[in-house]
Amino acid sequence: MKPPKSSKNDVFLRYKLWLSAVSGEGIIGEGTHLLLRKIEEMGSLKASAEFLGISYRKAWGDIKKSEELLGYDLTVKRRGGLGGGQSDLTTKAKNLLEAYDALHKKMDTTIEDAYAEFKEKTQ
Amino acid sequence: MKPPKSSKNDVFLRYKLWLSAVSGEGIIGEGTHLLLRKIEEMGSLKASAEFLGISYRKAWGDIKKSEELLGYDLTVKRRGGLGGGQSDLTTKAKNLLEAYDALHKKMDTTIEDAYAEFKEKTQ
DNA sequence: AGTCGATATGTAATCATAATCATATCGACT
DNA sequence: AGTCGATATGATTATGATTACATATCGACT
Repeated sequence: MKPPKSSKNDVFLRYKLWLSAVSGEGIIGEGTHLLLRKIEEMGSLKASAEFLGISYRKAWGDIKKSEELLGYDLTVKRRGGLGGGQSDLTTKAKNLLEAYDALHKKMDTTIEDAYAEFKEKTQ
Repeated sequence: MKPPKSSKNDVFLRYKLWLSAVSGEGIIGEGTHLLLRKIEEMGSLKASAEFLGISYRKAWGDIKKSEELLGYDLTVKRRGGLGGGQSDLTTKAKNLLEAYDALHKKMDTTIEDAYAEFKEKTQ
């Protein structure tokens, strides 16, 4: 075996949480969550995608897929006019994000609480 | 928007949990976890990879990477001899899997407990 | 009526990941 | 000594995801 790239103490726990359809398809994960939050803040899909460093094409496709799988809209989109157009969140989207955040917080707490025990068990 | 592929009630929560290095590289996730458990059960990396439907090449590479990042061995490998060779888990690997399972269980409980509330919030 | 910039969406190119292929090594057992 | 089957590992190919490119649409404001 080659020499270790890092000490075992550099190990930590990470997780991803997402909303899924029965089909197994992911509906909303961390990426779309951040994207929606930025849309809420900036009022623009394009600006949000740029901020997050992903292509507009992907950002747009992600949201479209989410909306199709959920069966309701997450964003209100307007094109043309002032500034070329805008995107904003629907109330349902805001509720969803809030619920997602709350759950995330609980999961974070669970992991934090268990981390010391985990490290001890694995030395 | 096209008609929904599924009702909103078909939505549920999923998560992934993994051990990570500070670099962000994943050390052990669900895949390697299952692989190691199968090795423990079957005594063979090849058989485990086949059982899980992944290539031996990938399975071998995954374990090698895990071991390099952790800085210690997860498996004891023997080649040649009876049956061509065998792989077994080290004690450290067993401890790690046990800790991983315990944490998983806690996360499962957290999600289950929060699920009803989540659905209610999102209707 | 024309401009501007974001939304909308198809298609082609690129990149990362995994599978496939190919080959070597090892050692208990015949 | 030769066989067999798993471990070991490089090289190539295939697959899927993401980006890049290209182009159309829309509408408030000049």
